[in-house]
Amino acid sequence: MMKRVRADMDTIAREVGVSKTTVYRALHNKGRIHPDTRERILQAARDLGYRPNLVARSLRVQKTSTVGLVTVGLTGWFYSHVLEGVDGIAQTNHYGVLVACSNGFPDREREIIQMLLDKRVDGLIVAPSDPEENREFYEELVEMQVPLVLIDRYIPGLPVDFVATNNELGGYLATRHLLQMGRRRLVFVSNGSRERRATSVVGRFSGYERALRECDICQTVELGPGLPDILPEEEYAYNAVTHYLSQGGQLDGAFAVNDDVAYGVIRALQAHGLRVPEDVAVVGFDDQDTSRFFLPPLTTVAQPMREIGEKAASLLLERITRGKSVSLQQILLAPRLVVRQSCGAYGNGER
Amino acid sequence: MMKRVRADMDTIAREVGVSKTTVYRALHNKGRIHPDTRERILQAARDLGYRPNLVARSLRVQKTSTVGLVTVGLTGWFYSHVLEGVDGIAQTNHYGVLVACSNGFPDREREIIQMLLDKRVDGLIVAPSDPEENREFYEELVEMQVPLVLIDRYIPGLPVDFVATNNELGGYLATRHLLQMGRRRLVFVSNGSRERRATSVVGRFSGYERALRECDICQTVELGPGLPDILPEEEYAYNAVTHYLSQGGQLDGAFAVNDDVAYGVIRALQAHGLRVPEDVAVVGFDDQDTSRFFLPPLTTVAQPMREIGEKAASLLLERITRGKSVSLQQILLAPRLVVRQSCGAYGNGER
DNA sequence: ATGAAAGCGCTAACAG
DNA sequence: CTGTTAGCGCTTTCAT
Repeated sequence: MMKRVRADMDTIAREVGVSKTTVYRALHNKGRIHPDTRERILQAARDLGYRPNLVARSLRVQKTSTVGLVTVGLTGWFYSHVLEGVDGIAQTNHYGVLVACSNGFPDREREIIQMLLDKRVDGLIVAPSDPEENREFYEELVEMQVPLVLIDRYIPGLPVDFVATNNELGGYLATRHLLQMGRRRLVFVSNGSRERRATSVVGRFSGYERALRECDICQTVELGPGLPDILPEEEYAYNAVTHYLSQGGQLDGAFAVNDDVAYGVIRALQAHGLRVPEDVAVVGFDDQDTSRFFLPPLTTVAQPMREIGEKAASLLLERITRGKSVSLQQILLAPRLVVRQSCGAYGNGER
Repeated sequence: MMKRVRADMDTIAREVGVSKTTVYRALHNKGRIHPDTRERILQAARDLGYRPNLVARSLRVQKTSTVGLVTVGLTGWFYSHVLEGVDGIAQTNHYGVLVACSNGFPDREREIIQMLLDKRVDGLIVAPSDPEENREFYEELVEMQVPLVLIDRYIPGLPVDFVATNNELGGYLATRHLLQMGRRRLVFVSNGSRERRATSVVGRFSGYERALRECDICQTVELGPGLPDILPEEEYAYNAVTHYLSQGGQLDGAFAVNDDVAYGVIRALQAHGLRVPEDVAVVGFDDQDTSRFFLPPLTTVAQPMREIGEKAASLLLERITRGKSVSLQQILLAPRLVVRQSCGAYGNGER
C-alpha cells in the first residue's frame, strides 16, 4: 500500500517530471498535449490512486455541483418518492444532493437553508413548511438570484419556479366523482392546523368547493379544525370523524386530504357501524402503496411524485446553468383519479 | 441592496481597516481581541451580509462536515425512517448529509461512493446492495481507514462498524409465535432473488429455521425463489403463494420477509378461499404504518428504524472525530413482535 | 507542447 | 492585541 496518503496533482507532476498544468491537461484531455506524456501521466495517476479533490475544484470554479433538498419530512409516501426523482436526475448529471428536513418548523427551515447556502450549493429545491412565515426570507433569496424551485407547496405571489400536482384539480376530480356516485352530504376531512395552511391542502379544498358549487351545493363541511394537533394524521382523522358523528353529524361521502387521513376516516365510520361504501363513500389523496390492498380498496387521487422530483431537479439545473435567461416556470402536473371500491364504484378494472 | 456580491473576510477587513486575521478572530471569538474592534467587525459583517464560505474552510481544514448516505432505495418504509434518524443527528451536530441511492446495483453503488469520496465527505453510512459483489471495494475502504458504517445489511467478515436490527431474532420471534399459536405447516415467503441474498433477509430466514428446529420440525419451506423477479414485492409474493397453492401446497402459517410481502400473501390466500387467520396465520416484518389498519390487522415484527439511523450517525461521527481509538462496533438492536390479528391471536390490546 | 504564477476564501503558525 | 505569511488542491491566464 503506497497510497497511504491521497496523491494530488502535484505529486503526479513530480513523479512524472512535468508541471502541474500538464497533469491537469492530461487528466482533462484539454489543450494540446503529447500523447506519450499524457499516457505517462494517466498511468502515474492510476498507480498513485489519484482522485480529484472536488472541494478544491469547487473553490476554484465557484460551483459545487451539489443541490440542496429541504422538505418537511422524509418518511411520508410523497416526499420519499420525490427524493428518488431528484436523486435520479442529480445522479445522471453528476450532481450531489444534500438533504435535510425541517420537520415543519419554519425557523429550522431557514437555518437549514442558510447552512446549505454556506456550503455553497448551486441551488435549492424546497417544500416550504408554511406559506407565510418565511415569506421575507424567500423574497430575499429570489432577490439574490439564488436558483430555487419550490415543490408541492408555494409562497403565494412569489415569482419563483414551482412544480407540484394540480391539487385544485385533484380535489375537484375526487369530489365530482363522489357527486357522480349520487352522494350529496359531503365532508372534507383535513389534517392538523399547521399542515392545513399549506397551499397543497388549500388547493384540494378549493377543488372540493368548486365541484360542490357545480352541483349548486353551497354549504361545505370541513372536519378537523379545532382538534388537538399532535397525533398522527390517521388518529387525528379518526377523532375528527368520531367527534362529528357523536354530535349527530350526517354524511354520505367524504373527501380525505390524503390516504392516511382516509384510513382514519374509514376506521371511525366503521366503528360507528357505518359501512363503506354503502353508507358513506370515501376518497383519499396520494395513492399510497397500500391503499389498493385496503378493505375496501381505497379510491384516491394519484400524484406523479417521482416526476415532480425529476421536473424540479431538471428545472433547477437549467436555472443553475442558464440563469435568468430561462423564464419563470410554474408547473402543475395532472393528478389522476384512481377509482376503486371505497367510493361505491365497482369493477372498472383498476385494482 | 449593496450586498450584490457576497462579501468575504477580506472585504470586511478592508471595510473596517484591520487585517483578515483579526476579522477571523472576531468572527470566531478566538484569541485576544479588543472588544471595540470586535464589535466593529461584527457590525460590518452584518451590514455586508457576510456568510462564511464553507467550501473554502473545508479545503483549508480538510474536513467537510458532511457525511454520505447511500441506500438501495429511499421510497421504502424502512430506509426513509433511517434517513430521518441520520438527518436528525447530523443536524444537531451541524453536519450535512449527501444522499444517493444505488437502486440495488452494485456498480452504481461504487460509483456513488467514489463520487462522495471525491467530494471529500468525512464518512459514509451505507446499506450495501449485495453482500459479496463489492467485497474488495469495501475491503479497500476499511484499509484506507475511511470512516464507514454499514446499516441493515453487512459484508460478512468485514471488520467494519455496523448497525441493524437483530434480524435473526426477529425471524425467530415471528416464527415461534406462529408455532405457539399451534401452527405446524409453516412457510417462509421471501422476496426477489437479489434482495434474498441480503444478510438481513438471510438472518430472518435463520431465525425461522431455529424456531422450527426447537419444535423438531426440520423441513423448511420457502416460497419465492425461482419466480420472475421484476414485480413489486407484493405482487411477487402473491404469485409465489398462488403458485404454491395451485401445486397443491399446504400451509397453516406463513412468515413473510416484510409487510409488503405479507399483504401479497394474504391477498393470494384469500383469493383461494382461505381465511386469515382461521385457516392460515400470517406474520410480517417492518410494522409499516398501514399494517395495523389492514384487514386483518397484521401481526409483524417492528424494527427501531429511526434509532438505527441515529445510532449509525452517532457512531460515524465518533469514528470521524476519534478515529481508530474507538473500537469496532457491531450493534444489533432488538426487534419487537407486534401481535395483532393476522396470526390468530386476539385482544391483547395492541392495535 | 509545456510551464510559471496567480488566486478561489479561508485557517493557523509565527511575529511583533 | 494585531498583522504577515503561507498554504489547502485545483483551474486558468499568459508566456515560452
